[in-house]
Amino acid sequence: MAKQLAGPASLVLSAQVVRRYYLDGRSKVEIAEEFRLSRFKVARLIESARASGLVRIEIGHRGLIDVDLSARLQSRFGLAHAVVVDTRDDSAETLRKHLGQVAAELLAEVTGPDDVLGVAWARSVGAMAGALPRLAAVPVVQLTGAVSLPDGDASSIDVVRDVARAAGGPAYVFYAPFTVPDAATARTLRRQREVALALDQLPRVTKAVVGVGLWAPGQSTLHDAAAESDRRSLRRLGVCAEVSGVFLTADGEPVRTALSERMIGIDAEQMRAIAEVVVIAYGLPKVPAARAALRSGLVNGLVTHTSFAEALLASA
Amino acid sequence: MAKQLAGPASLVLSAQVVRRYYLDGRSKVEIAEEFRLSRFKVARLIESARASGLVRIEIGHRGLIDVDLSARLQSRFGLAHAVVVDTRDDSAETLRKHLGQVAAELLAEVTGPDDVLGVAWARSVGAMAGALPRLAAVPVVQLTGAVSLPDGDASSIDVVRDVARAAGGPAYVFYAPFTVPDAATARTLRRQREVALALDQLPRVTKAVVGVGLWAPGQSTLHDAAAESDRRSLRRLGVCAEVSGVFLTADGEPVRTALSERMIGIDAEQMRAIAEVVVIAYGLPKVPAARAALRSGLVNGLVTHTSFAEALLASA
DNA sequence: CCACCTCCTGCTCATCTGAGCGGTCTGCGC
DNA sequence: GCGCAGACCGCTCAGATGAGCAGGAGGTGG
Repeated sequence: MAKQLAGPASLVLSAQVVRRYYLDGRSKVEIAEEFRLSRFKVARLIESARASGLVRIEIGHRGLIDVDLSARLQSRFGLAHAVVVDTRDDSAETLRKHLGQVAAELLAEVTGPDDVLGVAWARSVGAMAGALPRLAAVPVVQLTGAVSLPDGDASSIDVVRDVARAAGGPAYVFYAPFTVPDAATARTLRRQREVALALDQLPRVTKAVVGVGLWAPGQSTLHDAAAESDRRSLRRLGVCAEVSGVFLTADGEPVRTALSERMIGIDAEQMRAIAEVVVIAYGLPKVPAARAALRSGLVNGLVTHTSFAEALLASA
Repeated sequence: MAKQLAGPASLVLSAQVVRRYYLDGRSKVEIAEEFRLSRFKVARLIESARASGLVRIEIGHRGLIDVDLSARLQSRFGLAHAVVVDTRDDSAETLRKHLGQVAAELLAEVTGPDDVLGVAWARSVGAMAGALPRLAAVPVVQLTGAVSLPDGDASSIDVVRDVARAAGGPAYVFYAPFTVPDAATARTLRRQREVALALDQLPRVTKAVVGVGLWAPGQSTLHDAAAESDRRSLRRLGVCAEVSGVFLTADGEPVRTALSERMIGIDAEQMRAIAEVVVIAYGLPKVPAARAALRSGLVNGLVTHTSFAEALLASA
């Protein structure tokens, strides 16, 4: 502050001191000796240089990841992991590919030999599966049934298989739809050998990767696949978000619905029991859904893109 | 280094730690507690973040002065003062005006009540004189005679008067040309009352502001005003620069010339005795002259512009 | 399976650093 | 001339920090 008005000579002296301190890594005592100042004077010069903006410290991003935004997001929401991909908002497909790539790196990094991975059905998770490098040899568990996609994308099973192949551990996979027409069918299916084997593994799962959908047209494959009556009834219940088949209000409260009875997959309690759940989120409309997911406490990891992260921070 | 390859999670952790440390000003111990790390781990994280370029520290310039370049110049040449004006290279006139402004600020800052100022004849010094704010009440001494300018600019005497007016102390000024046709006339002039009074003050001068010229056409008013025979003979003697009438080789060695005998003004020994001599330099062709001046040890202050400073640093 | 190597971790101790305190200098009003 | 307020300066001391070292985990080749 004062430095600003103190004339060119002291300005330059400040710059010199600050350069020695920050750029050359000298101690304040050394600098004091070099410039014949007391170390206190040096300290005050550096202090006022920082206060006046003479020194600017930036946390940079080299490459795909906006580390500073990631860090702020992680702090702000108390997450175990947050990774923001610094990509221009191009097509959903490119976005998904980039997020998948980064999520794959993240998963590879945090997966240890004692983990059990859970994998949900989601296109974003599929994008991740394709990009996975070799993992530790861990079991991989399918968390939900599959929703048949209009564009015939990789099915849930293939996602889990891809992840299991990268890991080299046992794969608990099953061939079943995510939703069925009635609760009785769902109960029957759940007792089916492959399904039961996978669902029995859920309590052992330590890390999971899931997608998130907004309960609105075009923002959730589950929503789009649901009957109009279900769509309406859930909307009336205040459902805002859907995380791997778990329905949440805008505040992040899990909602038990009639539809839940007719679904094959993980429920809120089981998800809460998983130590680390990473959600891959993209597309600005889904911001409220992601916020709900983060508030719910069910997920504590997030992989997303720049504008999404900024919107999340701004809205909180 | 390692952080670059260590995956998104540790990258983000680094960013978070670094943010807390540099931006939030927390101690490493606090950060260690917050993230459940040892303080050593925190230290290493910060260290590697700096090494890998995750944190960038820049010394900024707010306003006219490029403080970092100034600091580097000052260090590099061991100067008492160096101020680089961050201005695009526009006309010599604009440049002169900006440098004069900054030099005025510098002089105002470094002038104390016990100083005696010396003022040389130069257009750049004239530009400074016009911009001077109020100074301490100190004596002001004219260092050299005047060269009549083709464009009839402010004369040397007016420069000294302007400075003296800003100071409010006594002005030791004289009306005499810088060069005369023969040595005898010079000797006579030097004994003249006003001239002698001013020259007698020279040993008392503690701070001086001078210009610098390159001994080449159009790069020194003294050169341009000299007879062709003088121009040639000085060139043959290896004269590269002219600082307030003191001639220097490219290495900064003072050169005693026949022309010196016919000049009214300060000589090399007297200039060396002045504690702080600030030279105002601009115009890229003059870079070798400025380098000679700085090497000579006669001057230990510099006010110049960005490209000039960069050229000086590059050439050294 | 073991020996070896390298990387990573956290310790000690000497040094550095920050917060707060009192002394001094300076400008200003009376 | 005198007294005061505010800025500036350098001290002390407790706590923070860095350099170097030893122990241990994990990977590799014999």
